[in-house]
Amino acid sequence: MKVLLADDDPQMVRALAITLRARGYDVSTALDGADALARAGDAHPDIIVLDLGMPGLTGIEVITAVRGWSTVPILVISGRTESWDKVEALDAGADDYITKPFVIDELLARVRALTRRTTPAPAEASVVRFGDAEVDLGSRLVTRAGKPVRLTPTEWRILETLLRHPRSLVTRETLLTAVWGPTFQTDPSYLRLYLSQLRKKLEPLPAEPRYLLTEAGMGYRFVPDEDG
Amino acid sequence: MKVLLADDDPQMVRALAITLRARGYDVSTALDGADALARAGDAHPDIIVLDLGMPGLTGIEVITAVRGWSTVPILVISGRTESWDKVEALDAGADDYITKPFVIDELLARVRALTRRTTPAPAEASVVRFGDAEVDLGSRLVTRAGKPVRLTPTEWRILETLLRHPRSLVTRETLLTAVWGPTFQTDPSYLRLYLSQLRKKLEPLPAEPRYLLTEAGMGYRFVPDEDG
DNA sequence: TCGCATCCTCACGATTTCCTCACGCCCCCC
DNA sequence: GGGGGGCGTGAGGAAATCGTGAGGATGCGA
Repeated sequence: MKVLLADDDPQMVRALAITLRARGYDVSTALDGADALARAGDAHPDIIVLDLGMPGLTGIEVITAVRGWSTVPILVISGRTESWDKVEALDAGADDYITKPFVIDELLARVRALTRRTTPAPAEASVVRFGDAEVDLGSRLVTRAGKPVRLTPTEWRILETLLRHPRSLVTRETLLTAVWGPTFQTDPSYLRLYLSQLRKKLEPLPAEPRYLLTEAGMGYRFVPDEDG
Repeated sequence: MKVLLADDDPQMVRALAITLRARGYDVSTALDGADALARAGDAHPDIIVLDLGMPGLTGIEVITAVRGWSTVPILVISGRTESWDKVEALDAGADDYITKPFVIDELLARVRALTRRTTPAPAEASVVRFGDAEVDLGSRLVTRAGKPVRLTPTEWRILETLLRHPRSLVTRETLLTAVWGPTFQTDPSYLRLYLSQLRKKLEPLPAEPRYLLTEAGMGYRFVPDEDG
């Protein structure tokens, strides 16, 4: 479980990071708003713990920007106790708001509550099969003809994004945003590379894709078996 | 949006119910734990606002019981401010915890935050059918007699523009702007080309268009089936 | 420090798409 | 019947996009 910790107080960051790591969380940190936004894009946290009072971008701006492309839970920490501040942050897209000073146990409980909701119970056994490949979106396990297939993190993100929108066209921009966050700037030519890799690993005939199709000029599309 | 309001203080219930109803919520109420549990089962609320200090079943027991069969968001209201109480409720399955006294605006903002997350904007399922063709404007999927039809980006943009304005005339200028932006300069003669392609791919008799009609000298018009 | 996996750039041939050109058709008006 | 404007459609080259191999850059653990 990855936590992005964004706070401009180094002491606070250190204390929280130690506590969270002791609980088994994978913690990355940001010390200002712009940094937080960048890391939210490339670190793919499962939850963001965000201090509103950071230099640079305001907390509200960070929330709005992240909400533009992600639904990751955001827990706001703030010294401001006015209800107006809470309303503003929550309506901007934050999921919870806790005021300083706070008890660490409460913060941890709220983090658990938020992450519990977004990590669906194993009930959602979302397994996608196509050809002789089998992809478990829950456990992130990929097999082909029963044998495990190794995917790199980037390959996985692209495959996951496509598989979660079956039959639907996924634009290049959507894929790039899903993998590199809203701040991709370079030429998206390397998307082709990863699709090529995925086909090589999963398509029966990589040269003639049946499932991971290209829509020239637009993007890609995953077409399940039953759709001919 | 249905709210189940569970609190043993009639005055509080009345005040909250009035406020929530004024905001357009459909409010049902319960005055003790057993009642809350029963209504949670049969009223299918979109969110439960639960006071911990009710007679009968404890709030924790209500939460645990509800979580046995439902993932409906639960917002806890409590007079207890100890972090231990919060941790207990949150870990039992509550999604948020707010202490009395609270500002009503904050409560409303938290209700919005919780319901927002569980009602993801339904993927605009706007499907247009005509003849044996079917166009899904959301997923950009076009099929004919069940088989997928490949459209080029330009073809798609023109088709989409026409389909989003059924029955109304779409001028050449509108189409050109939709596809090439406001800075088209060359002769718009190639519009004919793309309409020709679209008819070939989608019209039963491309030579005698029934759905993608030409308005000589002006533009084009999409006429759905039921309009003769 | 080394080896390894991953990410990304670059380059080139293959494929797809875009757009021009040309020609024939239909309709309307003279 | 003739002429003209607008339209539909086939052919084909230019341009953009795509697939893929080779290899450098980077980060990380041994």
